[in-house]
Amino acid sequence: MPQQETGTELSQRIKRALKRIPRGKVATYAQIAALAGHPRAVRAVFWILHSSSRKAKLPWQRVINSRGRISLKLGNGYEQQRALLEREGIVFELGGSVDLGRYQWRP
DNA sequence: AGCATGACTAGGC
DNA sequence: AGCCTAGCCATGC
Repeated sequence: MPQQETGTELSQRIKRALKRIPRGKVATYAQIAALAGHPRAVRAVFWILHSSSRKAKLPWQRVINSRGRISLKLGNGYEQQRALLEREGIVFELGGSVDLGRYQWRP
C-alpha cells in the first residue's frame, strides 16, 4: 500500500512543491517554502530534506541555497548531490556554485 | 510544556 | 567581504 502521508499540511505542501522541480533545474529553500505557501518556513523545508526517511522519492538534490551553492559539507553528501545534478546536465562553476540565472526553476 | 536541533535567509556592522 | 543576530517551522526528548 502507498505510504501514508503523515505530518502537517505544510509538510505535504512542501513535498509536493519539491516534486514539481523539473529535471535539470534547481530551486532554493526559500523558493520551495514560498511555493508551499509559507515563505518563512525555510527551516521546515530543510528539516524534511535532512531527515533521510522523508526525502525518499523526492528530488532533494535539486534544492540549493540562495547563493547557488550546495549546502551540504564535503564528505557529507556534497559530492553525491553534485554528481546527481551534473548527471542532469547542470554545470558547476569553478567556485562550486551553479548559475541560478540559468538553472533556477521558474514556475 | 520547554528547549535544542537542522541541508536557510536577510539585514546590520 | 566576513561574522553575528534574529526570525521562522516541525520534530524529538
